[in-house]
Amino acid sequence: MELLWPETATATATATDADGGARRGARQGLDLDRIVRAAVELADAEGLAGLSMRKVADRLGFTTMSLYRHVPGRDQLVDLMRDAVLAELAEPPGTHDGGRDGGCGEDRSEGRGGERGEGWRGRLEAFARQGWELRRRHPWLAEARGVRHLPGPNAVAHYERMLAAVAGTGLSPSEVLAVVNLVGKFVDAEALQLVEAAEAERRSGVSDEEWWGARQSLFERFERYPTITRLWEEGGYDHPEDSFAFGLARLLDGVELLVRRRSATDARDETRDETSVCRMCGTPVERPASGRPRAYCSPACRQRAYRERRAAETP
Amino acid sequence: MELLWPETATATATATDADGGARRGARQGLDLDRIVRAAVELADAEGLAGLSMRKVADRLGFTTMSLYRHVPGRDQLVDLMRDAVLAELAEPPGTHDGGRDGGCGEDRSEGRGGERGEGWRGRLEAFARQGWELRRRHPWLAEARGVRHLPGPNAVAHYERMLAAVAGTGLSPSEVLAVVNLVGKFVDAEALQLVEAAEAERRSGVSDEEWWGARQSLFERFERYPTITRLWEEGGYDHPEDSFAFGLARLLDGVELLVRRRSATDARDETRDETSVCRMCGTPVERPASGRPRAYCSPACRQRAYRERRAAETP
DNA sequence: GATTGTATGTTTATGGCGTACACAAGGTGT
DNA sequence: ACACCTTGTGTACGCCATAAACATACAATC
Repeated sequence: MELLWPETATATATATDADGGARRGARQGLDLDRIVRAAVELADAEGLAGLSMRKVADRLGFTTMSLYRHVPGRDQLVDLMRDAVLAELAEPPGTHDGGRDGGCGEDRSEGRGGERGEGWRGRLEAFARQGWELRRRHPWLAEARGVRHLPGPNAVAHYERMLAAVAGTGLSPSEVLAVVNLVGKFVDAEALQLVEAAEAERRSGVSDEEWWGARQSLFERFERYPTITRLWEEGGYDHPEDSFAFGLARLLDGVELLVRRRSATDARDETRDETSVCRMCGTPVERPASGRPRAYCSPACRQRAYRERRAAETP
Repeated sequence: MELLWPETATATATATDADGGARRGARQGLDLDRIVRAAVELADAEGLAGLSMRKVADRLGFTTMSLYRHVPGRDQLVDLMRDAVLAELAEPPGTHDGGRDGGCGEDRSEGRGGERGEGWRGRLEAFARQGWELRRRHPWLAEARGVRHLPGPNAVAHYERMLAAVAGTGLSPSEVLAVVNLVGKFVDAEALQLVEAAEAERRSGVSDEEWWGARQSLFERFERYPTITRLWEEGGYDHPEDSFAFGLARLLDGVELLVRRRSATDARDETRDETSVCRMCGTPVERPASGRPRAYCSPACRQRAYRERRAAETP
């Protein structure tokens, strides 16, 4: 706890406190940072199951118990590892000014639709892909997930950024939270599937194709199942969809539909986002070369939006 | 492997073979079924992490090693447990005739949209909820998931049923697989979150509220994050959405949009499903008391569908 | 300079886990 | 009656996390 949040409160006292209070007398070989780094390397290579205090200590050339002078236990070490790694996606490209005021003040321009940049969907998708990339670098992150793990500063910062991305959609607070949690859980689930395959492969030394190939006899029993058989024969397993991209697209489509339904219900001012999909039905609509961007994909949808608006006004 | 698929091929030889080939000479106290049942009970109570060969053996009044006469190892035991438990959702209510021809022959009436019963969405949702209920009864199922675990007969049967539910939507084979995998993964992820909370609570003896309450000081640092703070103050955390219901709705919405887009593109005959949502935009539409059910929620959407159809015909 | 305190690293020990191996016992085939 | 084969047992090994006592080295203090 105190390790994750090392008392950044009083910014003035840090310089004196850190020097005067900490350095007493020590051989100074080990270090929390070194331990965490070594543990991350080890987990990257062998997965979270392959992470043991012994191995971390060995890798550093110390005894097992020496680690316990710097870290309370394995669980807390994993907590620290997670937050250390989560720092990689802190303020990655830009759109933020100084990092001081993370959310960029939605609560000021929040006329229930204040949007900017590429729209909430683009941002949320970017965050999801970012998280996905991170989990490809550090697969054990997916295994280390779970409630009750207290979030570190970097985790909270990322959470804040994701929330800010969908906070301007007009969804209710609880819905905003649900959306962010949903996307986060999806990324984790997808990563978990990947890491489990990799883990199994590493542990058994057999590639996925070989393993399933060796169980060919199992597939022969599937002839009793007509749908599986048909999908197999039609090549559904030969050219599978990209699981992550497919799932994320469906997920965001579903969220977008909710957003659109909400705004169709309680919307008044139509100065909403500038996404390039029809506000009514979600099909993509190309921007005209010049002039005001089209809001609907067709007059039909414009008409339908008008009807719904009028219906909402006079209940 | 042979334990999961006990050679059901030659149905005639089972009676003689089972008696003549197997029973040789034994004290006959233990039994694979008893072991699996005891293990399931134990895992239900203590989670998969609390499942050990010793405890299973103790519960049965045998020594640890006696189990290894019937089961190769812990992992295979878990495989057996999963399939044993998955039997609970085998052919639950009906809609199947004899189980012989599982999918009910979509491939015959599959004029690329042959639908029946309550529609694919209702069926898929029912399966998801069924899986969710199962995981509430046996939380360790979520922990035991993972690739490379070879599926048992019950798992395959359930998989077949889910595939059959979405096979008639006109999606491509790979898309059908992706949809089913996506929904399955969602259920698992949701269950995993639940079981992790329960596990943490059981292990530490502290309820979730207490635990987070004890870390109130952590929340005080969140004031630097404007969006989190605002959502907190607006009560988003006080009345959270039902995570499973919310996520499932978004997911199915997203899938439904894909289905609708596909059928809007390559459809010719409009004898499609009888779901009660607008074919164009997905908003619910109530059935009229008498007469032909309405296909669109408004003339606007009907018009839009017509335009798209015509556009697709003359490229 | 000697003393004391403390941060740090080591040693040893405990209890749990999965499971390999050798052995004991009892029923079944010949 | 004999051998065999199935089943259950006892012991042992190596791994894991970590508690407790011990050893060391430096800083501050007397």
